[in-house]
Amino acid sequence: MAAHDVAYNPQEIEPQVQRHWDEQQTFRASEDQGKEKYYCLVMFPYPSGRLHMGHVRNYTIGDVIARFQRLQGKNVLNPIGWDAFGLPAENAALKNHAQPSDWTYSNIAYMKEQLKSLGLSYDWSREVATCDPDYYKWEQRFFAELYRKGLVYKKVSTVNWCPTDGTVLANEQVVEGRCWRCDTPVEQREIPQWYLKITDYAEELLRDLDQLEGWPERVRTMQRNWIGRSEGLEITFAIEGAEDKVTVYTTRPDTFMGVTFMAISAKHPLAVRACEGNPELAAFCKECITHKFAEADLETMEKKGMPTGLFAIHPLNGRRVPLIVANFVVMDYGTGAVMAVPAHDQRDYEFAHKYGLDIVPVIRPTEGGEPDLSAAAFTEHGILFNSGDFDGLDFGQAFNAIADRLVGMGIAQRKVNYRLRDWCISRQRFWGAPIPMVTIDGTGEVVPELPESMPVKLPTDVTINGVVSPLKTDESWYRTEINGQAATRETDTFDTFMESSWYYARYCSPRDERGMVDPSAADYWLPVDQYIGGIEHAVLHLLYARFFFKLMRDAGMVHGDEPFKRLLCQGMVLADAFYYLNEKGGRVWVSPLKAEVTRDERGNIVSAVDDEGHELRHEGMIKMSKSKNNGIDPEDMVRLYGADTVRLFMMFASPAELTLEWRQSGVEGAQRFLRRLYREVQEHVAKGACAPLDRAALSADQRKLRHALHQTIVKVTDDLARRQTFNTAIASIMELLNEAARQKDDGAQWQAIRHEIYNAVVVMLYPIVPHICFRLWQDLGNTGDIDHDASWPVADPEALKALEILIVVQVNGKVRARLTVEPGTPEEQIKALALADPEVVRFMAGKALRKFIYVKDRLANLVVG
RNA sequence: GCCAGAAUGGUGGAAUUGGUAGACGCAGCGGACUCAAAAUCCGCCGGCAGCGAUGCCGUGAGGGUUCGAUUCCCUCUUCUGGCACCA
Repeated sequence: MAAHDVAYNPQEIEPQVQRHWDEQQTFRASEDQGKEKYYCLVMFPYPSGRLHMGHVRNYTIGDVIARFQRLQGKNVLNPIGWDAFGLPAENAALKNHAQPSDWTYSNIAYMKEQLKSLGLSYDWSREVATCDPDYYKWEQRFFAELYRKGLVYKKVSTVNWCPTDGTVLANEQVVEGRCWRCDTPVEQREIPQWYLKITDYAEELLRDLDQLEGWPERVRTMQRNWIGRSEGLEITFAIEGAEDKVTVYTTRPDTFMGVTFMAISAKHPLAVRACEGNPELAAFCKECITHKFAEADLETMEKKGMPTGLFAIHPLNGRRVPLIVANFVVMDYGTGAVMAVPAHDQRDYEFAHKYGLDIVPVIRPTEGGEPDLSAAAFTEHGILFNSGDFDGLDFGQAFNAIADRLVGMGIAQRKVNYRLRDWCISRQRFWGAPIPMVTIDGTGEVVPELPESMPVKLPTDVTINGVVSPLKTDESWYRTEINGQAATRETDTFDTFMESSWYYARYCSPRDERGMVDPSAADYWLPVDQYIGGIEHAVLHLLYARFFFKLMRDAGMVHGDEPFKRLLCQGMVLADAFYYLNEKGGRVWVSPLKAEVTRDERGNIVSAVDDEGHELRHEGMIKMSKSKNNGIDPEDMVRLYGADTVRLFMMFASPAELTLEWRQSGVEGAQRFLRRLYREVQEHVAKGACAPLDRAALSADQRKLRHALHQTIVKVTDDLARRQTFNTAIASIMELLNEAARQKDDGAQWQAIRHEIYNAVVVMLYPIVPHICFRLWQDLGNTGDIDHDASWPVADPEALKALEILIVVQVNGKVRARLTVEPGTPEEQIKALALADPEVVRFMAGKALRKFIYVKDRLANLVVG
């Protein structure tokens, strides 16, 4: 056979097969009540302009699962769309003097072609873009409905503020506490914003995590901790010489007798009043608000405080408790004040030491003795002392006794608290869905837009100045009327998490004109059977989407409690990063594709040079990013190797949930495997039609090879369906092909077994490398196409029976011998064989057998001594 | 700071329910084929000791449970993700 006939040429195969899929609309899904559905969903991309490897990894995993389920005979929905609103479009519009919408839609068009070149089995007829008014119209209507239900409210809250630009900054736009544009130190500022009452659903969001058995435990744990349910006491203290009160919440009422001070926010009304006539305190309070508004910053900054001169009165022991303004207490969370028990809380302990405040221990260890406060607070539960009537009580008793006493005095109430806060959906930006609320002029009444005036559309011709949203300065846009009354529109837009909280439901009926979802389509497809996306979404997006699903359920649009049955979180994609130092000592990052690497005998990188002769330093494998210039463009890789090779490498190089290290040599290895598979199948086909398999006539070696095939079928099926360990599925197929290739005999039954192997392997690899398998399946003489006419191989129970098995024999836990026996050999016989083994005899060295442990058909351990 | 993960040869990883540590790749080394190269094929490939058979050690560090621990428990180290306005 001529060489060119067996050469694998992905550049020829892939466009042909992709054209076939396009023309046949192979992956178009419809609601077929007679067929079991499978809804496979990947987190839709932000249309940044080009796909990156993270996208490719995400969508390849999704595609493998979708195609696998198709081969299982399921009616598969595999949709895609665009999470098209967001900050980058405004930045790009500013830079390029373009419209955010133009920039976004041209990115979508480009990325769509990139996705198609990867051979992803999407139903393109269901594509949605969240910036399309036909999409966000439903969200606006739904928001108005939630407002009428009382699930929406407006509240003043804190944002990052640049005083120079006079604008609100996203956390991302604050770099080291300063505005990224003008370097001015940021401040916190209070503005009125819209909230969704997610805390009304806190209990259900927490409880329903228990039913999400198909989710990674770590994600459920993170969500549980994020919701952070706690049971405690809300206590009100009187202020010495004043009518005011101060209220705190605590989960440790047992430590109540150890309260020695109270920390309050700089914005607490008592602090604000104390600032009058106290310029030093006023200056401190101002300092407290000049930093970024993010929890990580609040928690890691140096803790500072200053006394207000005010005292609260401890209601049980009469102690004068100083009120101290502290920079780590925020007015937005809880009551804006916390009671401090420095003996039993680490932060309070450090704060008390720093400012010379009293430390009164009131809890001692259960096992007796005094609490050790020499180096740290004693934070464990224990037994009360120094606590008057409550001495000797344990945590539970003390909690109840103190709670009962304070409740009885009318100054406290038991309260279940959540760490979870209501969802602020207001953004002071342009490129988002307008919040459909209006304020009626004169009366000041705030009402939702009428359904018929939705969508409230974004203008398409705007000038982005990078400071203030064009909506806020466009009078013709925000001046409106409602029911004949002049009114002013809300100029803030929705948080983009709003759009991504329900897109999976819209995919069920993406063009429906009657409603947000078509209930019959939603009932057929939902819940999503498999959701795939990055672990970085473990809390926010996945919690908001769960919340939204419950809101839609309560509006009668969908049924069930949870939107995503099974969840897979894939890891990041890393690549080598290289740099050289320029004259000024700055790092110049060089693409790993341009680095000529020299390795030592062991394969370690010893030096690297780029194409301009710079000596490069190797930073290691780090996350692909623009700033480190180590991104690998998927488009380049597909052009060079073909989509199948890229897909195979990604699925093989590491398990889906771990990080993936991009290696050119690994990609070449993947290509090598596909070339070999292609060649082997062509060589097999070239030998002509083969005899039917005669199971009864097989030799022992032939039975062993068939056994290997059928074991591989079982393993690959389990790896893809249950374990989702695609790398081990591929490895076991490689093993099988290695074993088949070792057998050079060309007899009729060998040929028949080979035929069985290639047919099974091509189908099993199809989800991962669909183009080459599409072609090979036809080349193997099958009629029709693999997408419709193939079915997943089923293991032959006869072939699965092993002829012989290996028993490992240990002496005192160390492997000393191996026995080859028939499966099911009785324990007594194994014991006799083991004791007779010369190696075993040697290591027993005359010592007595104390115990014989036998794991059926696997292992025997002789405990001697 | 808080929450959640991860750590195994030169290297990516495998070992599924506590039962042979290193499957399958990559890199490297040796060989075959070739005028040569590419491609392909064959062999070797954790450390230490030994001519060898083989023995001992070895899964980030330290402890524990067990006949047996990469796997379970405790303490610690380093790295990664998230922390509510990046998406």
